[in-house]
Amino acid sequence: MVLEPKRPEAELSYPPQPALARIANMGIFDTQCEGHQLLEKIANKWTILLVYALAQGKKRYSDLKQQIVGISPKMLIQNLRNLERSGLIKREVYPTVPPRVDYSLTQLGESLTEPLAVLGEWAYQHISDVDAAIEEYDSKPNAEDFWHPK
Amino acid sequence: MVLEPKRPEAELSYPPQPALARIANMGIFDTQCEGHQLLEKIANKWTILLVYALAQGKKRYSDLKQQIVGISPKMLIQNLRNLERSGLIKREVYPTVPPRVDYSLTQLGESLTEPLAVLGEWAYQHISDVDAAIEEYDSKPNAEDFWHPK
DNA sequence: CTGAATCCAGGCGGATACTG
DNA sequence: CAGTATCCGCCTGGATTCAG
Repeated sequence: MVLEPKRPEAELSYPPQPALARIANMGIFDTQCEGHQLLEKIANKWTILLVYALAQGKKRYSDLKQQIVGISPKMLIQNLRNLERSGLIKREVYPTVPPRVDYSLTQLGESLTEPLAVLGEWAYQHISDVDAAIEEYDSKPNAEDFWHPK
Repeated sequence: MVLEPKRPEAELSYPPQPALARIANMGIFDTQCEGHQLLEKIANKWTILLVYALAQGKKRYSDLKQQIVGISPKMLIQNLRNLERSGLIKREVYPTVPPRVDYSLTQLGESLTEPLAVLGEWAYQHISDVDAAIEEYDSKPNAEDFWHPK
């Protein structure tokens, strides 16, 4: 028996709710929900980096491999394929020798750059905050609040 | 020898560049860069769901476990700890019996809700697009472009 | 109720060598 | 150049059981 992925019912209420309320309504907390699964696809390290890289324009396989430091050919091609399959990037092959393959964002892929840019900016701007928090957390030997797991 | 994580040099140019350009400058493509590592932390399935859930307000451990369908206690506590350590959420223990623990977003955590909401909304709005792309990709037996790996 | 501890399978992901 | 194929360690993450 195959379980069909659940589709959220697009019941938009008026006046429009804030984003977080809408998200809560879309069943995102359920693994079977398509929204959840899509989010899982794009909230992935390599995916994000690839979209960032391709947002700068059409690039060749070797360009991507060079720009994304430390990615293995396996992960690179695997994620490129997934993104192509999902319609986020386009793959163009030129019948030359040696072969040449260009990757670029589709319109759908372009539409994802902005949300991901916002996320990346948040990270960029809060590096020191998180650093400080971690340092403090690690410094205190777990005391002070009544109980904390050993 | 321990490699110190790289800090991006905050060389902001004027006029301000679009977000994607700034991100490219922050060394995000380098695994050793702190920005990269932070992004990796927050671009995680469970992290995102936890922030969504806690954006609705303070919640108990059991509430979270119930809301986030299918999460195991191990993953739940593991991610809660990570987020607490990073300063994104606060953990409050009440010395009652049975014990009661509340989790809530810190101010830092609150600041992350908006970027994540944007991302979730993108997913919500493009489910059908991605679905269609996948269906088309799978339907065509790899023909038509001059060459495609077997 | 809020976790901790343990076991274990599956898959992520790196390294390497090879091909058209 | 643009991948493919294989091997394999390791870590994620689920299931289960136990404890304060």
